[in-house]
Amino acid sequence: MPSTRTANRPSKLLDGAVGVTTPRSVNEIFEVLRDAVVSQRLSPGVQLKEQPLASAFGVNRAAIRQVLAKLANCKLAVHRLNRGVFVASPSREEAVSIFHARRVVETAIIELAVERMDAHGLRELRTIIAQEQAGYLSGKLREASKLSVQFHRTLAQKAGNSVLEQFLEEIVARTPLVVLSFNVTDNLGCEGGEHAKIVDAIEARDAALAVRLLHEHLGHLENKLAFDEHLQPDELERAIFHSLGSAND
Amino acid sequence: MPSTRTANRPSKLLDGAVGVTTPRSVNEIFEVLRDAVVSQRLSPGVQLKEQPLASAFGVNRAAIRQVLAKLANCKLAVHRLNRGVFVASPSREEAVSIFHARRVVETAIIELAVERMDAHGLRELRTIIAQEQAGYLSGKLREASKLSVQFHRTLAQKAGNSVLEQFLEEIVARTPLVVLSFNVTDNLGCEGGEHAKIVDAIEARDAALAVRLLHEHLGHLENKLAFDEHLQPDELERAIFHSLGSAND
DNA sequence: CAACAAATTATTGTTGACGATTTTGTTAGG
DNA sequence: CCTAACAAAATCGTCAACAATAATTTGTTG
Repeated sequence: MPSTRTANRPSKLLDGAVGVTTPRSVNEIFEVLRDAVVSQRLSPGVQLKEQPLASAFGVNRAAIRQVLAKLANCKLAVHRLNRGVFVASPSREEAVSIFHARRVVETAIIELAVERMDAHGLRELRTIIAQEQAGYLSGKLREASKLSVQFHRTLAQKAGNSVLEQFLEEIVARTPLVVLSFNVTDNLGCEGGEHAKIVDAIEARDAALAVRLLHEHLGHLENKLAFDEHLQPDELERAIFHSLGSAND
Repeated sequence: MPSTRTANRPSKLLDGAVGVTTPRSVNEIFEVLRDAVVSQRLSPGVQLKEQPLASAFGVNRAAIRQVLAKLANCKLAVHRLNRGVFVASPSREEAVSIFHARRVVETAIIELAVERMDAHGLRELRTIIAQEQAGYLSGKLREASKLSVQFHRTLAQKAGNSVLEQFLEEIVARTPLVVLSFNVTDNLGCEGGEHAKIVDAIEARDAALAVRLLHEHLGHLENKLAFDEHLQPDELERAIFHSLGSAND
C-alpha cells in the first residue's frame, strides 16, 4: 500500500494537458483542471483530493484550495462539508437547463458574430474546422473533440462580448459532465461539416440561416443523449475507479 | 497611524449585511461581500486586503483567500500579482457587454417565466414590488434598490432554469460596479411601476409584451448612464477614500 | 456467518509563521 | 527646489504542522 506522502507521479489526468513543467499559479492549475473536465479526463463524482493534487502540481494545499473554490463557483464541482470536493454530477434538470441556456447564449453570439465577423476571424475559424476534420479522419477523437470546443470558443470570442463569451465557456465546460452522465454512445461531435456551414452563413451575413444551423447543430448533440436512462447510480463506482492519487502501477 | 494587527471593528461595510454573528463559512463570506457590491457599499478599485477582512470576519487569511478567488472568478474583483485583489472597475466595453448580455439572458428568462409562472410566483413578485415602492416612498433608497434587484432575482428563479438564473445573478452583481463607474445621477431604479407592468404581462401570458416592457425597462437604466464621460481615472482616488481597514475614528 | 462496536487510518479544516515583492518614506546630491 | 538612490513598512505568496471530522478496517459477539 503506497503512502500518498511521497510525490506521486503527475497522474495520467494531466498527460494531454501540460508538458512537464509544473504550473505555479492558481489560475493555471484551475484552467488545467477545467480543461481536464472539457476533455472528459475527469468524470462526474470523482473526488478531488487536496494532497494528491498539491503533490501533482508541485504546490501547497492552500493553492489547491483556491482552485477548488473556483471550480465549485463554476458549478464544475460540489463541496461537501468535511468530506471534500467532487466533480459535479449534473442532474437531469441541470442538464436541460444547460442545453437551453446554451441555445440562448450561443444564439446571441451567432447574431453578434454575423455583424462583426471579419476576414481574419473567418480564416481562423476555418483553420480550426480543418484541423478538427483532420482529427476525426485520423481517429484522434480526443483532439478533434477539443477542437470542436475550440471552434465554439473562438466564435464566441469573435462576437466581441466578453460576458457572453464567459457564459459560453462555463456552459461548454459543464457540457462534458452532462454527456458523461447521460450519454451512451461515446462518439460525440462527429458531425459532418456543420461547423463549416455555420461559418458560411456567417460570411454571407445571413443571421437567420446561421441561427437555424446552430439550432440544428445543438439539436443533434442533445438527441445523442439518453435523458431517460439515468446512469447516475454508477457515480461511486466511477469515483473509486478514477480516484486520483491511487495510481499504484 | 493605527496598526492593522489589532482586530479592527467590523468596518461599516458590513453594517447592513449581517447582524452581529460572524459568519464562518467561505460561502457565507463570499455572499456577504457580493451583497456589499450589489448594495454599492464596495466601490470599484477598492483594495480587498486579506488581513483586515480576516479580522473583520473572524477567520483566517486562508479562508479569505478562497473568497477572493471566487470573487475574481465572477469578475467582481481583479487579482494583481503580488499586489492584492481589488474590486473590479469595468471598462466601457465591459459595461456594454454586461448590458447586452443582460438583455439576452433576461429576455430568455421572461419568456420562460411567461410559460411557467404560477399564482404563487405572481404573489411573491407583487409582494416584492409593493415593498420596493414603499421603500422608495419612505426614502429608503438603499433598501428599495436591493428589493429591485430581488425582483429580478426572483423572476429568474421562477423561470426555472438554474443556469440562466446564475448568469443573471452574475450580471446583476456586476451592474452596480458599472453604475458607480459611469453614472452621474445617483438615483437609479426609481422607475414608476415598470416592474408591475411586467408582472401583469406575464400573468396575461403575453410574452411579446413582457419582453418589450423589459427592454424598455433596461433601456431606462442604460440611458441613465453617461458612457461618454468616463470617470475611470478616479479609480485610485476612490480606492484610497474607501480603503478598507483604515478606519481610525 | 452476520451484525454490531471499537480502534485505526485518511482527509479535510484551521492556524501560525517565514520569505519575497511591492510600496512608502527618507535622505543625499544636483 | 527637484530628482534619484536608499531604508523601512506593509502586504502578498508559500509552506509546514496541528486539530477535527468522516471513512475504513478490524475485532468481538450473538
